Amino acid sequence: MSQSLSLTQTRYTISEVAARTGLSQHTLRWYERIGLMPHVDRSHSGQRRFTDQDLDWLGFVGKLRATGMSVADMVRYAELVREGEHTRGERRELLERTRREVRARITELTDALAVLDYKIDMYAGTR
Amino acid sequence: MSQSLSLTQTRYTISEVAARTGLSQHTLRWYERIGLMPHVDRSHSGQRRFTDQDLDWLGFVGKLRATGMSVADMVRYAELVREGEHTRGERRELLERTRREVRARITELTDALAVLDYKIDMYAGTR
DNA sequence: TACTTGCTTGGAGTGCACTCAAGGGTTTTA
DNA sequence: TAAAACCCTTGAGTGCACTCCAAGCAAGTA
Repeated sequence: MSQSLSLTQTRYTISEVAARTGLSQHTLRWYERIGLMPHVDRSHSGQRRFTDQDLDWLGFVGKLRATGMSVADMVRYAELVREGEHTRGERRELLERTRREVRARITELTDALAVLDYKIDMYAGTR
Repeated sequence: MSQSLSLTQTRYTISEVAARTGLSQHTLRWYERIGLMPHVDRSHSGQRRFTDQDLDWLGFVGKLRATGMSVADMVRYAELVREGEHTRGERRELLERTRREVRARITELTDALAVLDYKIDMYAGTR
């Protein structure tokens, strides 16, 4: 129902994906190895061929990385996605927990920023 | 001129400082070893005796840690403090660079938070 | 005195997130 | 066709920030 039957799906090599995502080829292979990618397609000779969906997934993973989420938790999330619809609740919980942590981190950073501002003012003050 | 000549200066053992700061004794010794502490005083038998100034310094170091500053940069800052007044400019630069990084990090986190919100809404939406 | 608790040191070990090396096959370009 | 560029795998290495260990000294308590 949601599977595209497009005949001309664009497929990217690992170097193209590395260039687009900013991740290294090493990291992309490693992501696959640890189960952070939803099975990547291969060419007849065994080379990786990434799809636009893979790129979307990597974009989302990049956001999760940016939140400071651990790789272990991202792998957990990827597993839940693979397991299907019945894991939606647990996925949401994982994301909600991450959201709480991000909010706490922003608060912490904002607080530290105030100290930094204060200290920098002191240096600017005398001389 | 600013040296206190108080006769009853409170001195804390490493376990007291660990309890107060939340840092482990291991970490406190390690901080000293790598040059992140301004020489800590010792008892006649060689045990560390921390002062209130040490506690203040550790509090500030904690704030720097909270900014995500690397230990190497914190050590650099500590060195500059030890070197005296003529390093004020460089210290301010270090703090200003850190401030820029903190601001960028907050922006990044805020951005990732929006994605998280969006995704969580999706999970809440269906079912 | 014997025991327990707390402290000392130098160096080794840990967990995380990559990052690289070696050795070999494949695809593209001149 | 030959060279250059690209890709594969497994397994080892790296950098950071701790964290722990072993062996021993010192102070306080039963």
